[in-house]
Amino acid sequence: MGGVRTALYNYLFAKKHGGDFILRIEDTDSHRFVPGAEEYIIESLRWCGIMPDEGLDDSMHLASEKSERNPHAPYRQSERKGIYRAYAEQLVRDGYAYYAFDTAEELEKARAEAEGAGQTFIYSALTRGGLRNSLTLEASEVASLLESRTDWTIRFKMPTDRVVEMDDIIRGHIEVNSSTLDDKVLWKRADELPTYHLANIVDDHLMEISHVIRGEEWLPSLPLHYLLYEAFGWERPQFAHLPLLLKPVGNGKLSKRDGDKMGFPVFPLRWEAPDGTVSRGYREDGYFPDAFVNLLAMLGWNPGTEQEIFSMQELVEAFSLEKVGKSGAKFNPDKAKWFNKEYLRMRSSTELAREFVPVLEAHGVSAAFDTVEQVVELIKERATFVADFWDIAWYLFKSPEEYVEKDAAKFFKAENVQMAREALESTSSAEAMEEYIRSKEWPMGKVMNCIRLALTGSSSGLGIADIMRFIGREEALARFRRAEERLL
RNA sequence: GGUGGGUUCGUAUAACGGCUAGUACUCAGGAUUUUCAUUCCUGCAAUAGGAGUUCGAUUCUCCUACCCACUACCA
Repeated sequence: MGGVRTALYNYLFAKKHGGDFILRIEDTDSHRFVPGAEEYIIESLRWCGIMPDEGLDDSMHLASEKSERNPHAPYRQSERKGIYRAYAEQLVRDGYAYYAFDTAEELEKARAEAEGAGQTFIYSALTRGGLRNSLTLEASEVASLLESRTDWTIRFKMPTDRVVEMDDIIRGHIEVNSSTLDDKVLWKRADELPTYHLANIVDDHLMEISHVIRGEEWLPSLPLHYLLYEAFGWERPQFAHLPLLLKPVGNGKLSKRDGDKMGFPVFPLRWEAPDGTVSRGYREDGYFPDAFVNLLAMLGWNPGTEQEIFSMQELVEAFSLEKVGKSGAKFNPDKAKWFNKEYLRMRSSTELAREFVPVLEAHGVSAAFDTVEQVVELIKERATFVADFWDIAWYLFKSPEEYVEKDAAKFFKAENVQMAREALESTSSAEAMEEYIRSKEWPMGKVMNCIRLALTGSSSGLGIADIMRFIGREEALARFRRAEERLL
């Protein structure tokens, strides 16, 4: 959800200002490759109607070849592997970065020691003088290590005591002293891949990115990114850091577990992880994509008016980063359902009927399409999801096999049954029956509910007139007789 | 621990430094209805605490508290 919302805000901002929304896959961590994840992202965006202007080819795969539509291809960073090393080494040449030869074990040890002394180890101006890197070793040794080993990295040489002044569209002016920052790894010889920081800056520059709109978790990296743009001498884009999506109860970021625990999806589409665990999706749970997009849009942003229901086009027109909030937004599952309910009502009965037909078939019911349409017309105000339709209206298609005991005891009493039978048998339509009951001055509620119980098996549901119109007088009488046989 | 960010009803949020702090969801009550649902009405409920600036602070400044993120050869 968080990822989709970030994509959505990027998309809305781009469309609002006549820009392009570009899809780029940042897969620079070879250890974290997840099969199917890329396809999942693309399918999710498509379902939501967040179509990238750039990044996909005609078969909806990430574009690898440059074309008129995809001038910055490839869009998968693992495919751009070759371009990053030169940029990293340029920084080394210019004195903004250096080679580091410390092994994972050595760093691990340094961290453990610092922790033992009650401190935190960071690779920085304070510590790099005592570590194995191109700043401390002889040039000749550096040259031979670069040649002989394949586990070195290029680190950013974080300046000391520089106040980095930053401006964020959402958060305003922020200042950080560079002395509190560490020498981040920019490029790894082991897999010849950059880390996020380098790849992001290089690609954003190469792809002519004007605005970086991303999650708040990136805010602490912003000074590094500023310094990188500066080191390259590149014009930097504008930044906007979005508030986090928080779990509905308690504190912290929204996680997969929250959804399972509280019964709502946290993924746009059903997702089966490589380890076999399955997470439900909004699509499979019956949410409409436009409802999902709408509810996501309202999580952290507001239009400044009281309008809550927005089409994608309306969102594009109304969106502005200035109206994005600063504080984390707790996700509210009830409100999510409310959105879907509103969207269900806006759908035409024809459209909903088309979705209802397969549900009916799954229950062994086949009905004429215009009949289904009429049913939908009758029940759409009562439902949140199309999947609710069957529970609401099943008795229009089959007679009840059992009766809710409590309701039967209350309404299917002998004295009511007498009146109900007479009303049913002496009239030919629901309207006439109602008139009949009125003229006899019988208690309407008791008689009607007695009939309803026979027709539906419980004391709640659609109006008797509507039910009878659908099942017909004969079926109504048959159901009533069956109820009498079974209950009296 | 360090750095940064954040804080208005339970939740999402509104309010050029100036109203009785508004709206939606949830919840409760009522009206309508043959039941249920819908619809409509009503209600519950908030500026974290403390200083300061000001004629006036939800809004600006500072302090405190609490929450979150980051602190990896992950993004």
